[in-house]
Amino acid sequence: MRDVAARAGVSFKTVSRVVNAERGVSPALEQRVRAAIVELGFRPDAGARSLRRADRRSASIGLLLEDVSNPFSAAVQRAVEDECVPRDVVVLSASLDEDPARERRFATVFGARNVDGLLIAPAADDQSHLAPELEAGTRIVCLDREAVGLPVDSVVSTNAEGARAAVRHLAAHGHRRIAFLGDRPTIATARLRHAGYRAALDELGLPVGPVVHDLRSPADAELATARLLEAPDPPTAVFAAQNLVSIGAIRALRALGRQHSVALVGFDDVPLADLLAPGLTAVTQDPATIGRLAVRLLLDRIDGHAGPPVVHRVPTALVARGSGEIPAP
Amino acid sequence: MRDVAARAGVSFKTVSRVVNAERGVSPALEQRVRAAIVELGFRPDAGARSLRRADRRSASIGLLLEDVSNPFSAAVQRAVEDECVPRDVVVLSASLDEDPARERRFATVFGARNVDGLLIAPAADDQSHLAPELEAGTRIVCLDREAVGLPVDSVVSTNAEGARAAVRHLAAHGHRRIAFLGDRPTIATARLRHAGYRAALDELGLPVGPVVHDLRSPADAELATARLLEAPDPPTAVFAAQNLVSIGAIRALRALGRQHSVALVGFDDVPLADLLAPGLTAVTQDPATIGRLAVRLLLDRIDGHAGPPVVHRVPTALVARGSGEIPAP
DNA sequence: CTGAAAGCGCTTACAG
DNA sequence: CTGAAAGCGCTTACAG
Repeated sequence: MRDVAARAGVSFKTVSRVVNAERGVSPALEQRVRAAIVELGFRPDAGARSLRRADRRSASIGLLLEDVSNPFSAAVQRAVEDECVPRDVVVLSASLDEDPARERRFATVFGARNVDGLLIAPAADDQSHLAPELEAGTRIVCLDREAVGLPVDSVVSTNAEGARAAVRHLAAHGHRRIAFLGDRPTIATARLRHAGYRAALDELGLPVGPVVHDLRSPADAELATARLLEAPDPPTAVFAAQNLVSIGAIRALRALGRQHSVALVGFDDVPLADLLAPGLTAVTQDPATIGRLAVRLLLDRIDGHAGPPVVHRVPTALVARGSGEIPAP
Repeated sequence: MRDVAARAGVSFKTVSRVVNAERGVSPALEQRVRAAIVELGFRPDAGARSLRRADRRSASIGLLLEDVSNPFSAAVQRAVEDECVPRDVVVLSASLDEDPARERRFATVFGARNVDGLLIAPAADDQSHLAPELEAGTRIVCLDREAVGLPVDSVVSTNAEGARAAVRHLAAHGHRRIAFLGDRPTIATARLRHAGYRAALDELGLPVGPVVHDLRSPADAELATARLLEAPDPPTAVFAAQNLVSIGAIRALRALGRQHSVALVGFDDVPLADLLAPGLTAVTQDPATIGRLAVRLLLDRIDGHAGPPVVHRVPTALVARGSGEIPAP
């Protein structure tokens, strides 16, 4: 900036004015400054600017997702990016892998980078560890799972309602023995989906079918599904409460040649679900809407929007593609 | 830092020493400083540090991908992140959407953020616009597509070789009329895959089958495939030179009921390819290896590694799953 | 409309 | 082993 000023024959404060499009610079000077900027290839230093600004804003946010390489997280990230780009806000991202320690670590790391806000898909059971960040002025919004122990906005899917819809759909096709396959119940969404499953069965007066928790991979789910189907009194329908679980269930049904006789509804979509045979009936979430809503809430908070924390619930949708419409025998 | 120093009753330089683990601080003082840091919840400011450091390093890199929400880019991103986390390097990412203007823009934006390096899956035909960044000391590595007009390292798949393998595979199953479906030939990888297709046909003495370029979406590819198959003298096999094109081709074959009679090999994998019927035979790339290699090259360069630019070629693999083994009629 | 001074939170270079 | 001074590239607050 000093070099540009020297070249243009003005004070470096005038260069600052031009760079920041402050008014009150004569056209002649502005012309000279712009020419010097181009000649010298000058780029203002965003870090130095942030350091000196009264509000200390950095025009950056941190995005903590479960795993940037899974389709749900990736869709969220893209939606977040699309909101940030037009506002000249950059995004730092990281994957938490369900590890609370990583949640704490990246919150600190990004905090040290002076991000204006943090968008978090929580891995920890409790977000109270983020209180210092919040107090330091970093805005926070949680997505996918509600914040616990921290007064911040959250944007989540209607997990329990979606699970209820899945079970009702299977019951409507005559099923009375419906299995539940889910991830670890320590995960809030897994818990809510299980609760929705139980609630629907209660409402319908159906027995609670076989329930398997703690399925953390397609391989786990494949094994569990195969065991259920080969046990005495097997279920006639399966509710797979997570997308990796759905994939494992599909593999097991295929391996046993039962994909056209045992009904299956998944929670959360899988890629190319419509090209499978049968197509996978799924309760789909809307990661793009979740991401967009969450980042808008965050940017509003950064812009000074006050008010008590809110929880936004983004509706799920049941998409029938074949596997969920297989009738009970 | 001043507050911590006051609290610990030392100069703030001593606090700096403790924070940076510089040696030469007496254990007693270090103890007091650490206590003060905890009590005050002090976090060093990464921006201010970077500003003052002699080397101006920020321990951050920028990652410019085609689209963070597509599986290839997402896998690259995850691999990059996994290399950066243990080194305390943060990653800024952005999607280019095949738009050269976005490539220029994000390079500038991230440059202003003072990233130490830029990892780019090029969208532009030519990277010479990045020369100023390079001159300013920002290290650059290109991935997926080779850098053009810029002396930097690149990490790419063996595109032409992979395409040749696909065509040879189809020919080995008796096909003599093999169609090529591809994306815009302005894209280097699309060009190379087409070249590989042509080369294989030449080697085998086979005629050049119907060729369709400029397919930019599954819908485009579906339409093109349907047209080819309904035209007189249709191909008996299809080489889909990109994953979205493969998806469109699969849809068209399904719609016409030809998925078990027309052979198909795709370039780049699609999710759940093995669960389709028939399974999709594909020339798979290795995005995790590409990402890992590229970021390691970049971090090495940032650490001062000199030497002429290198091009790394990561091998593709042909994975037979059914669709490519359908014999010619 | 323009500029000189101070200072953001740190590291550097130097002195004791 | 410890600290006082200078300064990174900017914005702020103020003076003319």
